[in-house]
Amino acid sequence: MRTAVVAKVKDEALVRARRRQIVDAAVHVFLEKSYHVATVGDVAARVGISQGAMYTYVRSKDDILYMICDETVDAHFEAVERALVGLDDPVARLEAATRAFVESVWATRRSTLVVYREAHDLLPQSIKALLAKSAKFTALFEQMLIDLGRFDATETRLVVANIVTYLPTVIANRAWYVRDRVPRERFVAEITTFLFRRLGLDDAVVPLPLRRERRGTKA
Amino acid sequence: MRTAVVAKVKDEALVRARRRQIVDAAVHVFLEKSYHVATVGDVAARVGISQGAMYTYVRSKDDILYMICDETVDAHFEAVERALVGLDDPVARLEAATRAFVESVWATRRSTLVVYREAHDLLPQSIKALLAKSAKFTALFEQMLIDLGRFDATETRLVVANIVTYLPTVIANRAWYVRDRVPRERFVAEITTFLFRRLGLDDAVVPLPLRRERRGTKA
Amino acid sequence: MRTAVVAKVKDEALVRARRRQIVDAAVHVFLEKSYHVATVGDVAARVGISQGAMYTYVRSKDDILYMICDETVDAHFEAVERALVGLDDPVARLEAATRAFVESVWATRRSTLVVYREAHDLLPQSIKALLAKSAKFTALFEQMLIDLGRFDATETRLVVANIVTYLPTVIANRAWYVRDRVPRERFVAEITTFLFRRLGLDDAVVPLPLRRERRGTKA
Amino acid sequence: MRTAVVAKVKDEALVRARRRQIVDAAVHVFLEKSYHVATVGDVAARVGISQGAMYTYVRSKDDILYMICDETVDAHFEAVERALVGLDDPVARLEAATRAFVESVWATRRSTLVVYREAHDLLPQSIKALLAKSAKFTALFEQMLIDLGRFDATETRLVVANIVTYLPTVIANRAWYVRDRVPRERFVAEITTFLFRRLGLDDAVVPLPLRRERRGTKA
DNA sequence: AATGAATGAGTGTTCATTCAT
DNA sequence: TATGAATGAACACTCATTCAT
Repeated sequence: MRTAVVAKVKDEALVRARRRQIVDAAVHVFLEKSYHVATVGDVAARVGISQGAMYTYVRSKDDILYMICDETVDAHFEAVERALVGLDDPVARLEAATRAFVESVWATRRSTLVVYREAHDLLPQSIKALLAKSAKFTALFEQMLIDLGRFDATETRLVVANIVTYLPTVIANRAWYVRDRVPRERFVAEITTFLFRRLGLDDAVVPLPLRRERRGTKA
Repeated sequence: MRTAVVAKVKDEALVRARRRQIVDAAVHVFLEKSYHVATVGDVAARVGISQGAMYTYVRSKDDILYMICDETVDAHFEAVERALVGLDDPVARLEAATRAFVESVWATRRSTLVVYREAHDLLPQSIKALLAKSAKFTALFEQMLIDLGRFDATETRLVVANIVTYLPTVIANRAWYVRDRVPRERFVAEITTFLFRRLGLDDAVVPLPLRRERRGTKA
Repeated sequence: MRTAVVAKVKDEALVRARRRQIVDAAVHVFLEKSYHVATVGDVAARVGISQGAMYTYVRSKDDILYMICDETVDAHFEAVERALVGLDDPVARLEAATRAFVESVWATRRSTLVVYREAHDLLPQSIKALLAKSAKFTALFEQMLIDLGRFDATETRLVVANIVTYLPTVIANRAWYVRDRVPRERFVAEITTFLFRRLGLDDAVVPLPLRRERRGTKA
Repeated sequence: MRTAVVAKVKDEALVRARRRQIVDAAVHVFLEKSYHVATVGDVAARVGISQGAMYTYVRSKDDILYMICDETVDAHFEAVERALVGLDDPVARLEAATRAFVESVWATRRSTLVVYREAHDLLPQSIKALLAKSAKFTALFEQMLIDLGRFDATETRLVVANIVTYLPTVIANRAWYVRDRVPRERFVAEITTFLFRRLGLDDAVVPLPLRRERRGTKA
């Protein structure tokens, strides 16, 4: 099993700070060049430390990518869990979770893009560790759909796959292509709406998006 | 500007045949490992020729990836053009084009996946050449949307981005994840429907998807 | 278990020739600098090929050292086996084997020295493979001593350890220090004599060494 | 010429104490891994100080190894000189010196082993300094052999080489292989005996070893 | 047209050594 | 004195590419 990323230095605060810098720098660099084209030196240079110093905070290049992935997946998980606190109604729970997820993906759209582009190239053991983590995330949504009582087993699995797998891909890619020319609220609303429409739940919860209104005026 | 991929040898038929083999082998290899992890030797081995012989048909590793991308984009373009022959009604044209595109992406789902995963790693000049080509494709859809007269400029751009960019991503990725467990017809129908629903055109053209029916039985 | 050293190229004769060159060059280089100080490039330079080409014939730097050790141990084993052909008398067998071993160590004194200096630094799996091989060699001598019927079990083990372990060390080191200022015959005779004297067999087989004679004239 | 190992700090007692620790730790570490495989950090860790603090007491990794060698050679020299005090008879002197040397090698068998395994890897100037020191040791024995009047010049050189060079190798290696399963007295007696037998002096001084007796019972 | 041996530039990683605190 | 974070030079190894045959 993959062990956690461990540092050689003691100063906990420094380690946290440096890792913050490393992850940020790496996201930037891995978006510019890709993971394999980028050099450990590229990342170090962007952090402003020597190549050798990198290895005080990570054990390998794989560790750098793993840290990005790990942190991103954690962010999504925590966002969703926070959103569920105090909610009981199945529909309300699914809506809150989905919206929180979409918001989280938007907030981390750059690192999420790296995850979806490069995670394939993690070492096998890192992939395993990551999948184990995202399995819990998947299970969370699965349970919500079961509680909803609208879908059979196969259907549930497909829907969850959609939410967990393509939704972030689409958001991250789209955010990438439209850059910041679309305001966050509209972006999030749009994605959520479509998802719920796909689930056949739009009649219940989701406010109409801008587009529908415009269509309405045309009809 | 990037020049076309040129071979060292004369025998046109042989060149075509070998390139067919190379592209097919490379798609397989680049899906298994990623572009940067796979070696030219891996591809050559799968073709059944020597590493040296590869360079009789391509000038570089970049050429191999470029050939995959080029061929895939061409296939989509030609499929759409073929579908438009003899159609005049804007809605009919858009529907035909979209359906043809979806079918083409499905048919080339493996190479399309490679394109969307790896095209980032092409050399700058190759990326430029590819973008120039897909710009024409994009323009084609843009014109169809303008002819439709339902969207303003910004909206048009977003919609086209949707169609051209994530639609193939979603299809290719999804096809990858569900492998071949979902029949082509259902898959294509589903995607097309969602796309049209997104465009606000579903009332006009697209038949209801299976899922909605199934949900009906549950209600 | 350690696999044999395998080459990437097909031409058997070339592989054999290159390996001959590599082993010879490496013995030279590893005697001049030590294994860890010497560079793969140093060895390659002495062979007259590029650093990259080395890896067509070996998989790792460890392979180079292993080849030296392997070949040297084989040489000793074969020399001893050849010497035993057709001999039945236990004393004659032990004498022939010992003399052959000493001659073999002398003949390979440079590579033997490398073995005794550097084998510690082989990878664990290489060490294991080597020990497995030399265990057979040890067993051969063990059997000869048992057949002799003069020593008990403990004694046998110690004597064999002496022969197999220190004898080559002493010869190789001594050959190194006296370089080539002592003729081979005298050298071999001297070592063999001492060994047999140690075994208490000198009265039976071994001719008096030069030194004893000279001492006689002095007394 | 190599300068002595100098420390950065003043407190003489502390320097001596630390160096004692460093040498002891280094002997342990260099026996476990070899000199080049072991890191300065390994040694520091065993001493219980930081890597940086090491450089308060030594100037380089080479210094550490040099200190081991230097100290070991000194120990042997002093042991032999002490043993010679008050002795005049040539045979008695040689016997006392040899026995003292063997005892000293036994007492320092671990560091002696390091010397014989790793001294090759000292920096050239360190090797030179060490050879200069051992030359005096060699000269001491040479003079004793000359005083003995039994060997000519060549013979003398060979015998001295034997005593000074392989004797410690054999002892240290053998002590290593048999670990501590053979009592010191027997070990020392045995080695000394063989050495004297080699010198043709056994009739004069050395008691028969245990082995010969045991063999006698078998005959 | 094909082979496959050879090249050499480039990468991840380690570690002896330094130096601000 | 001691610490430990930082450095940078060095090395094993890989692989796209070339070229003699």
